Amino acid sequence: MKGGKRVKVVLVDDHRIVLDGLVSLLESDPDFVILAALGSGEQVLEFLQQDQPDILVTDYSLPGISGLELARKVKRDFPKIKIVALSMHDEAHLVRGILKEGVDGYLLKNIQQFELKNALKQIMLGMPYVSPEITKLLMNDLNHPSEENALLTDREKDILRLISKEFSNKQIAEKLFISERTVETHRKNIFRKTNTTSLVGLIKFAFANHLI
Amino acid sequence: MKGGKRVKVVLVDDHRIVLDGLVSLLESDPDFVILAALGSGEQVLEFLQQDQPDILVTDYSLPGISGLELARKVKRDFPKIKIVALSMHDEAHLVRGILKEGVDGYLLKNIQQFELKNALKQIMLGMPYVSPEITKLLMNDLNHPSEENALLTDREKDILRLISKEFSNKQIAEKLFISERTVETHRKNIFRKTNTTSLVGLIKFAFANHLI
DNA sequence: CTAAAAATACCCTCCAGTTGGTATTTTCTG
DNA sequence: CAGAAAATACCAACTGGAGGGTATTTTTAG
Repeated sequence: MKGGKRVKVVLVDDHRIVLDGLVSLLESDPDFVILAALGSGEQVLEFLQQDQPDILVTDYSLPGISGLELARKVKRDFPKIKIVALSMHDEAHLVRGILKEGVDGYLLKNIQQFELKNALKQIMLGMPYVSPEITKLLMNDLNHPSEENALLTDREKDILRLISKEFSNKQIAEKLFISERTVETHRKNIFRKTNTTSLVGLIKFAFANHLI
Repeated sequence: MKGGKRVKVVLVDDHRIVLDGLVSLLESDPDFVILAALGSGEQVLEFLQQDQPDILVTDYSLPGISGLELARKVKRDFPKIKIVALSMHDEAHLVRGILKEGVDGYLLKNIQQFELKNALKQIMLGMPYVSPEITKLLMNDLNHPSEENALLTDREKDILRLISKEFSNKQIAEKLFISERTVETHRKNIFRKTNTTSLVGLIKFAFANHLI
């Protein structure tokens, strides 16, 4: 490691086993020093008041404050801290959302030991790192850009959430005090934007994007 | 540990980090000896040809042969090996399926170090162990038994998987060389058994139960 | 202040899927 | 082998939502 300085790391994951795995992966390497291994975003925010790492490695799906929100808050208050998202998911839409948050790295949980270390070192040099699988996904995106990247509006997300809760158009209309026609229009737009043609596909999209 | 004999363990998980976590959790304890830490069910079956552990700790969702199938095969060929399922999921239907397979333990991945050790030790004494959260779930079950416990038949699962892949009844019928009527019947039965009334609910069920 | 974006609304056609039956054949399992 | 369970099959009536439009009002952002 250049400069001989050890990289200070804070790890976050609500699954104890994953956390231990990360610790054991990194603690053997003299280039890294683990400042803390925590179980929630709240704990991280608290910890950051007293000490700051060079890199924060965070799980994407945390209980309470999500990895996404955590990234946002940390980036705002401590812009120097590099953030690496760890996730089980390799869904394109999801990845886009996270990358938009300005994280410096995106790793899948099936990562190999050497890959994790390389990723962290690369990120310390100021270069972002994403798992190869993810890179591939993003490259596919390039082929058909257009509307897929257009995320849903807030209202559309509301509608999608209600659809996911098994409400009919009529029920949704009543709940939101709007006409059934409007719900139909939103529904159409959602289908178009998510590039899905069936309800099944739509629900899968909602799942992948943590909208439900 | 009674008899002073160390418990031989084989660990399986496709996520490297989780695997490392498990290893680090157990290797510090002199009561356990890790024979192998593997990444797939196939590797386990191969390994068992040469050596057998006392306990096999396996992830539920493995690529290729699933944790469920693995448990079945191992139980059949090496009935003495205790099997512990590790899972992220605390969905009732899923748990039931696994427990029916005759596993000796069911642990959630947010397990604490001491809980894992205690669980394994208890299982070695011949007593099954399930995470408290799961116990609670199963107790809820007792209150309303009935049809919810009736899991889907293999054929019904096939149908559900195809529905989840966005095939229409007609397409499913063609694919399975059966009449559209039959598909409709299966579909009806699936709805009844899963206690869902909408397609959305059904897809959510399929997700929760890892059928898709 | 003024475009653009988002939210609202309406209409009509058509079909896939739902509901609620009944019934036969095949496959397990004791 | 017998009975149960699973898989197969058919039908008629009904309906929610998809598909394809057009159009107005309200926000939002430059």
